Amino acid sequence: MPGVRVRFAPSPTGALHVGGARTALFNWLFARGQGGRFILRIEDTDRERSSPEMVDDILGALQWLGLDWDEGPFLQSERLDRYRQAADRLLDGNRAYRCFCSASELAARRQAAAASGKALKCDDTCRELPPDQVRERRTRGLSSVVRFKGTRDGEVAFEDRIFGRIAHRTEQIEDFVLVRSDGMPTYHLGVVLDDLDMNISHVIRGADHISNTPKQILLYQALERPVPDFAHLPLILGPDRTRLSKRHGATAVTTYRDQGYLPDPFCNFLALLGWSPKTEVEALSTDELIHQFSLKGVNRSNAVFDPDKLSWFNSRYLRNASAERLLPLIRAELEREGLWKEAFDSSERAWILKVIDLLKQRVRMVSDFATQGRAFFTDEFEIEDKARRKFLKNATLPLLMPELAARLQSLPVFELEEAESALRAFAAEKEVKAGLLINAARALLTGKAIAPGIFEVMAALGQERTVARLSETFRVESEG
RNA sequence: GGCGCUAUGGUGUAAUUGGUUAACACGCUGCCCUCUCAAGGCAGAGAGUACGGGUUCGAUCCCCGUUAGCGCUACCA
Repeated sequence: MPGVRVRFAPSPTGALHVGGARTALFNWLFARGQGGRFILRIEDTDRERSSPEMVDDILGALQWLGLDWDEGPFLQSERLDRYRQAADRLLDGNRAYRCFCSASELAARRQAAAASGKALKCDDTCRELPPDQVRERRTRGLSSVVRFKGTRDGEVAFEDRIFGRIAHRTEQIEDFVLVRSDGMPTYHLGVVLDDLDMNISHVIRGADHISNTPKQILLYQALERPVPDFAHLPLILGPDRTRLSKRHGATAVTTYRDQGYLPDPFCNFLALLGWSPKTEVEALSTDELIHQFSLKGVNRSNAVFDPDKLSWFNSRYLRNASAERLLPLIRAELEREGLWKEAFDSSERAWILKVIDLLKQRVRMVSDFATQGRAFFTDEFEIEDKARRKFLKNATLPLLMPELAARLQSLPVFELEEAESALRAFAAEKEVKAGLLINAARALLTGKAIAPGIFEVMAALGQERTVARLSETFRVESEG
């Protein structure tokens, strides 16, 4: 068997979405696992809807995911001559013909066909037009498209690596357009020629292309070239079981990146949509995914995208990652929020790594470090209402806290144990529960109702900041 | 409308190429731990495999039909 060569061929008519990312991932996993090549191709033949910005988005998203490509990106818009040349050959070989029907004519015919319950196909108006008439119309400047000249009997079948045998009767297949009136190739012409020229061995793509495959096989045959293997992937749906789209919320990969999701858990989650490993363990590293992936493990039914599970993978990864690994990501986040200080990279590097280890335990996204952890990085933070309502409602607190602050200030050594025993002793002395002081301190020190263990917080903040924050006057949340 | 594909708890998936009390993960509930929240530990609810027929000693698994969903039916990919 010649080398495995697969490709991901998005069209830049929108940002790379979750479904596309999953397709790219499966191609990439397959290539890496088989020692094959992963090729990137941009299908930008729709001049109206394609844009360079979207190409950038797609490349950026793939890079972020870590799906590196071995060849490309190739742009279809740079291969137009190739398509035209192929179309001419098809025309010459009587495997295609020029069609002069207007859009409105076609629409009317289609409607009539629908009404009579027939398959919707372009009728034969132009199919057998004599060459001299074609020439005559063209010199008259009539616009035309090139259509594939299909056969009207028999069937096309292929053995899908995932769906098994799929067959269509050729009479159901319309004479699809190969070249538009503006000279641009359509999707069908483009893919087939490119997959041929790029020596693609396995076409791995979404199941929305299953019904397109017979057309393309017909094209391969007309071109007298071998047909690659096909593997169609089940689709990813929204919670309402319709195809995932913007109205389901975030679908663009870059949105997840910007929200603080990490590529590894994101890929892990994506891989489990339609595929399952042989082992029962679902949390897998990218290397393990490569090692375990096989087309045989892919199932055939569409999957619903579950943000909760994605979130679980992400928080799990964050929790288990080293602070060193996380630092660059958190740095970017803090820079965005204006919370990054140069010292974090030098004199305070050890300190910030410690803080990261503290915070990563209960965070779900990278952005949580800047929000949940704000009070660690700056003295400018608000005490959120929730924390106030939950922990600052006892009327004795405004008296107790400054006194506690003074007590902590007098400590010669200020580490976790010292702070803890001082606070607990103070609580006993005042005959209040330690929890009352601890939680009030949580609100005052972090501004949050949810935070790491309070003595770890104190140790991380240091004596000076701890004392200052506990001494500050605050308003007590009145009950009712 | 035509053609194609699919169908296991709320979600993602498993289930020796027919034989299990239908398993695992997310989510959910309760308890433990405890300074909050997570994490962790423990316990639990939730599907009898869309529905109806077959084939078989025996069907989640094979066949047929129905229903539902999705896809294609564009000079979009």
